[in-house]
Amino acid sequence: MTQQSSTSGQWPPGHCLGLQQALELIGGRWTGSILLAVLSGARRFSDVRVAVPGVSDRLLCDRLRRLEAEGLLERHTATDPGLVGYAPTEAAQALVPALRALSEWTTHWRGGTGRESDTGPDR
Amino acid sequence: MTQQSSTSGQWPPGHCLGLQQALELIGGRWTGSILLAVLSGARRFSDVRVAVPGVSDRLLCDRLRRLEAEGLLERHTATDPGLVGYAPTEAAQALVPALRALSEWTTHWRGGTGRESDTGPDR
DNA sequence: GCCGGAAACTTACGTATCGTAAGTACTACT
DNA sequence: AGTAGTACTTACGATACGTAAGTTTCCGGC
Repeated sequence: MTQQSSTSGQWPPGHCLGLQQALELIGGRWTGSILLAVLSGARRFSDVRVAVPGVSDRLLCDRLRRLEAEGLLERHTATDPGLVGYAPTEAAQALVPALRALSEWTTHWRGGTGRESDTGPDR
Repeated sequence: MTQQSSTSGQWPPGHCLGLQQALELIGGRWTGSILLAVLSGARRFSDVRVAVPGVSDRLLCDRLRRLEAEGLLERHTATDPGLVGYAPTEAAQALVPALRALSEWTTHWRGGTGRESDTGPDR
């Protein structure tokens, strides 16, 4: 009754779409963590693989390609093949505050400390 | 070479896990938008369905259940069956700044205006 | 000058998740 | 009694993901 749904919107509907688009970019499994790894200094394929425990070669390759295609990463092929470097673009660096806000939310409202020794070594 | 990764890595590895956990919660398709819809005032199943264009009944039901199970939403069954209400918990409200940061990033670095009348019904 | 190992992928295949469409239980209105 | 609306549930094909193995190019050892 009283149908108070119209009282709702502090946010214009456009922002809902913005969130959706952002989550379709970094919301894929591992994508956010991979991006964060590169933003934190990982420059090579193998560096990222170590920085993001649990990710497989297949997905890592897939995600790096997608992030590059979306303009969040740049791929540099050195003169020496077999050594490829990744670097975050300006757009990726602008995401840092949002990513930090997300991880801090987890620290406060979920695991507590945000440690990895959560429940078990599975998954 | 010279592994200059320490230059910008202020983040402890624990934060990477925090981001990963947050994204596994709200990173599923539609999940973030659904949560935002409830945070913006949508209280009923049908309200959320309207607020999140493109989502289907099946996924919406699934996501609402998961968000409830994770302690981000509360489900109230009214005396009148057929009328169910959802409300965000404290933890969900604490996510608002992070969600806003994400949508504002999209506005600045992607679509530009963040409008929905972008190109068409593709995707 | 051939072999093994490392880096950065790529391919193959089975499982899990998602999208689309239809169906169900309950109530209100006519 | 019949129709419409709300809140789901079920079924099934399509897409995404996990796991493991293979490929290519280089480098160092023998």
